[in-house]
Amino acid sequence: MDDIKKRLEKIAQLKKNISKINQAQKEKSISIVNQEIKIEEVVSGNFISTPFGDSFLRENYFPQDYRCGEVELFQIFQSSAKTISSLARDNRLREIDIHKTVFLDTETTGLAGGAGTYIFLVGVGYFAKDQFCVRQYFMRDFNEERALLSAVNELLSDFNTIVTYNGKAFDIPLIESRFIMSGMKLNIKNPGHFDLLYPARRLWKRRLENCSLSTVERDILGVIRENDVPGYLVPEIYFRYLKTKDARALKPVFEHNLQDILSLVALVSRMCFLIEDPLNYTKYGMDIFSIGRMFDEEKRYEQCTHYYTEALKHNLAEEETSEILKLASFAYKRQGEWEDAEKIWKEIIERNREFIYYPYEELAKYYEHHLKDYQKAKIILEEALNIVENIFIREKLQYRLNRIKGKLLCQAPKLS
DNA sequence: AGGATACGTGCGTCGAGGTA
DNA sequence: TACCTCGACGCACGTATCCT
Repeated sequence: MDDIKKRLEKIAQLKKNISKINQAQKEKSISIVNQEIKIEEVVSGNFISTPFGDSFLRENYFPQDYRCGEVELFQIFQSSAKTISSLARDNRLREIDIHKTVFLDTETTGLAGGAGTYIFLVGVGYFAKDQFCVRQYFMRDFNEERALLSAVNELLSDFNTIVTYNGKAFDIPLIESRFIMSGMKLNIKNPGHFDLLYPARRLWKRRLENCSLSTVERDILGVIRENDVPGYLVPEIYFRYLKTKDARALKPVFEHNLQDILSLVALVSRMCFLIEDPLNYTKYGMDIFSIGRMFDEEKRYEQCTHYYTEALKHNLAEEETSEILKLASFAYKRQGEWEDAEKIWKEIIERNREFIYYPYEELAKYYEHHLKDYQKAKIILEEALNIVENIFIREKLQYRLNRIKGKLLCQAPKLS
């Protein structure tokens, strides 16, 4: 019995020891996971003092010949304010001064907007003498938000124009709401705002798979990012940092934000060059067409038809050619270049196997109202009626044809 | 996932010019 | 004089698309 008792005591003792070892190992592994690694150990920067406490700031400087993909940052100074304001569709930007312009991008805790989304990193780029400077303000925890906003606010007060990518819908409303939530006032009042997303769409949506900054950056600027963090992971990385206090995973977020800002600068230059000298800055027919469309919308029809014609010299898909021919014909019509318009409407009819109504209608209008050649109008309408089956279109054609026939009757020499 | 924005489309209105 | 036709413009609405 004693033997059994002794053995049981020994087993209990062994179990206690195993449990102690397990506990020690557990604590050791937790201490490894939760080892605090501060942001200043991972990202070189300093703490700046604000009325609301300290804020972490990283600064980077880029020399005059620094390239972002294929574009030198300082080429932006060759961009004309007129082109920028035209791209932005904002006349206020006719006065843009690049030295008074900030390039801004934020990293946040999500997309949701409203009170629940915080900005934890604000990147701001600007030209300072012969260098381009990027400042990145970082919030180590939610209680540093006012310090971050205060530091950003102080910098922004030196500028009057902001450049962003989708900032009209995302960054700026979020910044404004964070200032309101913090009971603070933004120093920069009613700035000029050049949001590059919209001109990028106008220029490249026909050619690129999408117009996200990363796609435009890769396909237009030739920027290749290594070890980039996809945007959707950014909130998760920040929340993990808050939990573990290990800042290592934040380094790529700083790099991502920095690259976004450099790309904004390069993109402004690239867009301006493209608009000012399209044939030298793109080999793509659809880019040239898009530029033609921009002139079309500005009612600058001479340039518009010039670029439509240039675009048509490229090897394009059938539906792309059709779209360009259609817009070119209407641009000629608005210029009063009727013969060019007529030529295109005829070409469209010849090219398309399926019936398209508008070139027949336009030709009929041209012959009836402009040339007053009712016979020609009659022929084109009858030609259309011979092909088309759609009842609604037939009714419209027939109505027009009846009127023409009436006019022909009036013209006919009266028999006495 | 939430919100802002631009764009395309359809419809109504208006003025100019032409016609019965 | 009344009506028709066209083109330009503005408005409303639905849709697609970016940001993290």
